[in-house]
Amino acid sequence: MLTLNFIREKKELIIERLKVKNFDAREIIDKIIDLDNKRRKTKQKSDSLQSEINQISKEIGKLFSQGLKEEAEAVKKKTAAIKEEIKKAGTALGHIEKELMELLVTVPNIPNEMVVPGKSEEGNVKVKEGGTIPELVNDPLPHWELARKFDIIDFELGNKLTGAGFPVYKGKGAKLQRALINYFLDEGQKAGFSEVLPPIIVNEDSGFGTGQLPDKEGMMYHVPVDNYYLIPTAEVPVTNIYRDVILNADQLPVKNIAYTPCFRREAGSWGAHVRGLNRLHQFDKVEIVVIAHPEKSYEALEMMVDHVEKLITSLELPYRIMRLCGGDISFTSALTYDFEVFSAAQKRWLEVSSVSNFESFQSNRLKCRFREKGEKQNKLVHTLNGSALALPRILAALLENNQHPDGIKIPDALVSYTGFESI
RNA sequence: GGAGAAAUGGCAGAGUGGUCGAAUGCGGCGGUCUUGAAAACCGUUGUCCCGAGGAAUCGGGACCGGGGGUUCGAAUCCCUCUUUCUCCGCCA
Repeated sequence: MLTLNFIREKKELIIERLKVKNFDAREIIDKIIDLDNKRRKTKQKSDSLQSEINQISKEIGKLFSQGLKEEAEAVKKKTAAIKEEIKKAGTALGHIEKELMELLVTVPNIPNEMVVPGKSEEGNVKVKEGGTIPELVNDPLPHWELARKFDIIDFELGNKLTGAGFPVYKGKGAKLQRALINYFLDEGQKAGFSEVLPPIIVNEDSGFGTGQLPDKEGMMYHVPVDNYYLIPTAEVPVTNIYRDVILNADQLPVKNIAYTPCFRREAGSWGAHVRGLNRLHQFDKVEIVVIAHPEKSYEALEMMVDHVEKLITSLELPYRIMRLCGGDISFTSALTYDFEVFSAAQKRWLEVSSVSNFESFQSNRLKCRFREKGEKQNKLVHTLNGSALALPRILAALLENNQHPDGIKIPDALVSYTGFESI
């Protein structure tokens, strides 16, 4: 959510920049500014009326303490009409604020200058490519067949227990999963991220804070009896740690890392391209979240991208880094880098990480601010997050790319975690 | 799940209808003293919104767990939700 002040001050700039995201903002911005003017006027009115009441109340208090009961009663009579007006102004203000909020949350974050226009993912810009695509044996198997062959992931069993998209990892598959989680967490800690293990079910406020609610309600599993939501990513609980928090400038940047399962309903997105591990309802992910000083957030973004790249490189996977174009970047993001690894049997690039700077778009909702020494005004922090990494597609690529006639080779970096060198 | 108690500023903790945004202590910040530090002493100390101003700042409003109500006036009374504590029950 953009701040009202920013919208008022940089109206034309916002309209111009949002064209990159294929969003026509002019009409809505005008409405917002108009409503905000109304809001201010109404607030002014209600405040001055309230001030009157406060004055009168003090007077009455004095009169009573002097024992002048009758005089006090007389003054009381003046209040009825004012109170009626306050009530009116109050409800009007409430309506205006609600409407204003409803409009505000529909305006996307403005993209960074590096974001190019584009219609879809076709327009994304490749900024880097690394690793080598392996030469595979004849008739390489896609990971879902490898999974069956070596009995390490059981999709059918998951269907029985829950439904499609909830695989059961077995034996070396389960161990490999655990190895990856531990490896990612350990590497994160070495890079200065401090670990949290948050709840994976959150309340409505948290859903709102990171922007899943009210719009993207359909992506999350809902627990109606308690009105809780299963998290679609650790970003939700971890970022919400800092909801309504004022940090000291010297605490920045805050660097957190968290492993959680993630739950996504992914309604209506089924077909051949989402077979096997490519898209799941429940999956594991290690997430990094950074709360940064506004002047240092792009530095932080770079640091995060480097970290993710190092992880993928250490797993010896062929990868490319894409800078998302205006058509593919998310509603909340100012700049996003996607990491894709090449899954050699499917012959496809699979997205395994998305690292974004939200600038103050999220922190404005979260009300996460920081205090600079010597400055009175608290300012909004910048928030960033990224996957480091999402497991299923990494697993898919590892299985497919490392298949050999005699089994699947585990990358060296993982062996001390798995305890075995091949499957 | 049942019974009872409680929720106040960064923390501790007063305040049960009228200058209470809130005593006091601790902490933080600034200063005096000191070669320096500590101690002592003095001062200062939240957040949000509206308005004025170039700014420092000033005026107004709101906030004592959340929401609602009573009243001219609520931290204080009432309703409701949430959370915490104690006792009982149950349980990984």
